[in-house]
Amino acid sequence: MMVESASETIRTTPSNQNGVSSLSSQSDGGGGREGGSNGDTNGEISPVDLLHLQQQQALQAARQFLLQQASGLNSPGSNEVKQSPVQVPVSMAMMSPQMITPQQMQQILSPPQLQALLQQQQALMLQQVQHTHTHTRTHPLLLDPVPGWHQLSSKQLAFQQQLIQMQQLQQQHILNLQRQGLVPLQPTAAMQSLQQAMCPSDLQQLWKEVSGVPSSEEALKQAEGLDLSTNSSNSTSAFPKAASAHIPLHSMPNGQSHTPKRDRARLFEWISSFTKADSGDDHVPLYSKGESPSQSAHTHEEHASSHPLYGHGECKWPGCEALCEDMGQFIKHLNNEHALDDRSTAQCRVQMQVVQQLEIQLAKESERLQAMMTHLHMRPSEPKPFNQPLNLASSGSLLKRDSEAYPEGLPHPPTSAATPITPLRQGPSVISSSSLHTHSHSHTHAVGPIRRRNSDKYCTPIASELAQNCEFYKNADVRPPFTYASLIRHAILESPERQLTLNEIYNWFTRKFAYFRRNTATWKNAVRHNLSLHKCFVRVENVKGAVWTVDEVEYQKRRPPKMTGSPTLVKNMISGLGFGSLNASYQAALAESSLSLLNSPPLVTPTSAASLNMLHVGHDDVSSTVEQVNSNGSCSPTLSPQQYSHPVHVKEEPTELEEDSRPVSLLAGVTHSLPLPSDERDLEEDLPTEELE
DNA sequence: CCCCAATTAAACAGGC
DNA sequence: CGCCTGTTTAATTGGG
Repeated sequence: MMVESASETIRTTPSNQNGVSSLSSQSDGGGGREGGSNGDTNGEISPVDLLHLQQQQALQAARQFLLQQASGLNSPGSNEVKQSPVQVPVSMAMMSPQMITPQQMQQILSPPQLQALLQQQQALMLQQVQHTHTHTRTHPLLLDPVPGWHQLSSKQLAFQQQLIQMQQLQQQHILNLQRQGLVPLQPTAAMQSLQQAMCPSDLQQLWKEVSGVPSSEEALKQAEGLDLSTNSSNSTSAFPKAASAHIPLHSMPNGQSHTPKRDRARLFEWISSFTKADSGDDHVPLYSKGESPSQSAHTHEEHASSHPLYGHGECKWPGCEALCEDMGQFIKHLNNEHALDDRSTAQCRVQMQVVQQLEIQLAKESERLQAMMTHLHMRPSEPKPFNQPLNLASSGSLLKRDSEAYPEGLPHPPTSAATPITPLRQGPSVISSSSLHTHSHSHTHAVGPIRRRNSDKYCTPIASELAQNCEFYKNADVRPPFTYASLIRHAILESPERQLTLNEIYNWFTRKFAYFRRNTATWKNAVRHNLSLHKCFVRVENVKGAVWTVDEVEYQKRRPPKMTGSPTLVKNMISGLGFGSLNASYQAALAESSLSLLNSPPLVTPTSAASLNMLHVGHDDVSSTVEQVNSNGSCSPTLSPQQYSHPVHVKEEPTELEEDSRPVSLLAGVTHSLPLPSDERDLEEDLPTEELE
């Protein structure tokens, strides 16, 4: 372990880079863009450096985040049946927080998450770069695998001070809003990303807890437990906004004692921190009628009477449910039970998080829907993610059988339509946790990719991941969680002719992955090695030299993906399906709900099922799925839609078989396996390759 | 502990 | 000769 990491680090060093002899000449010989090798040269801070810096910080932030999740959420007395609310892989959650390394971080967080974190710090980083320009190059974060947060302290403090001031200015305003039951909801960027790891059910649990807390102290504690912004320590650099928002809770500048009054004030400050972020137009009034239909939809309060908190004869205050005969009684109840006190504030806070979580999830799912529809050749740029589900059924017939004909696809529809509430979001959201596992230790500035071959093992929709995170991999120096073989195959299949020269493959790598813009000698060697080694890659003499093609049969043949329906696998698969950031129960619910929408027969054509198959079918691999997505879009250059003329003979393509034989497998698999992990068997059965072999 | 796959490094051969 | 392309061998790592 230690040795390994050490060597990794070494490999990363510039000197080593220079040590690669044929690097310069060899790299990008085919005219690909200049690699990033110059990035680690020296002198001025380069974009690459900056990127690394950011990534480092993001990882730090993420680590902090996890740390908190592991400890913070387990607030006193909350330990019930509820398990760790932590949304990270259990294994990780179990780990000692201190042991979490950036690498692990990377495994835990999805590219989008990382990216989000990255972005959160972008502004800050830029600031720093401006002021400490010359020092940046030797910023400790670049070298220290586990850098301290204190690095940014000065800047951050300044920043935080400003925020605090702003908060205080707004306090009065917020108070008023509170009294009216209105709290503009405008989650900060940091919160949003963090919230992705919160699951509604956990929040609900907290709800109960908070509701039942009599003492303000307790309430505060609970609330703090929820606070993801920072942990107990003084490390705040990671999440500027959240951290600053958090400050008032823990340590007011002038260190005041904890009096209920103070707490309350702090709570308001905390809340206000959410509102100041942006001058949002998409504010979602917490309990009032929403202006935005789509958003108010999930808040979903019956405004039976004139009060949004009153409906069906009972108080709708979260966790209350007190019966009130009439409006008058309700008002009375409201004033008595839900007065402006610590508890109410804390509850409000929790509710905010709930809403945020839901919004985030909504955005995610909408985005996913968008991508799916795009892929399935429905109106590509349909900007109305929210009210669309039903269209699926009708347009299902449009589906073509191109589960493998791919280069058609959604480039990675990400940001487009569906993300009203997530300013941050950029990259697609999906990223299965499993895929991250494979990122392994290498990561960011650790140049040398490290052995990680999970990609093929976890039968996750990595392909779709790559597709959806196309942009991410393109820009972030993160090692893609795919094997070389997978990548090569994908590259080849993605090409119009389904064949590429070695050099073209190289170019594809560098074009698609920032990671492969560095230490070219290494991975190019690996590429060549893989081409030669694997029988699935067939060299074909061409007029102009030789090209490489893929023997699909051979490819499918190799290493049968035995997914031994382990819980983890199922979990991964689930997460791969896009419910990654939700806990099991919520995932189940979500899946069910979404499935109900999809269940209409028309949609379940063999084709669509097939295309969906990749989601649960073993062979993660980029290829099998990726093609569908990013291929043409912004990511890939040229592609011919569904002309898939296999240069190589393709006998019984496993996938095809499956397509026909198990059209509904996905749906079935999901529905079953979600609630009961025991049903993994279903999934296993669906593995095409297995049956064939 | 063994087996296997992935990765990495490196030697080597041919061709241009 | 140097570089590129391929092929091989071997070592390492890590999961099953």
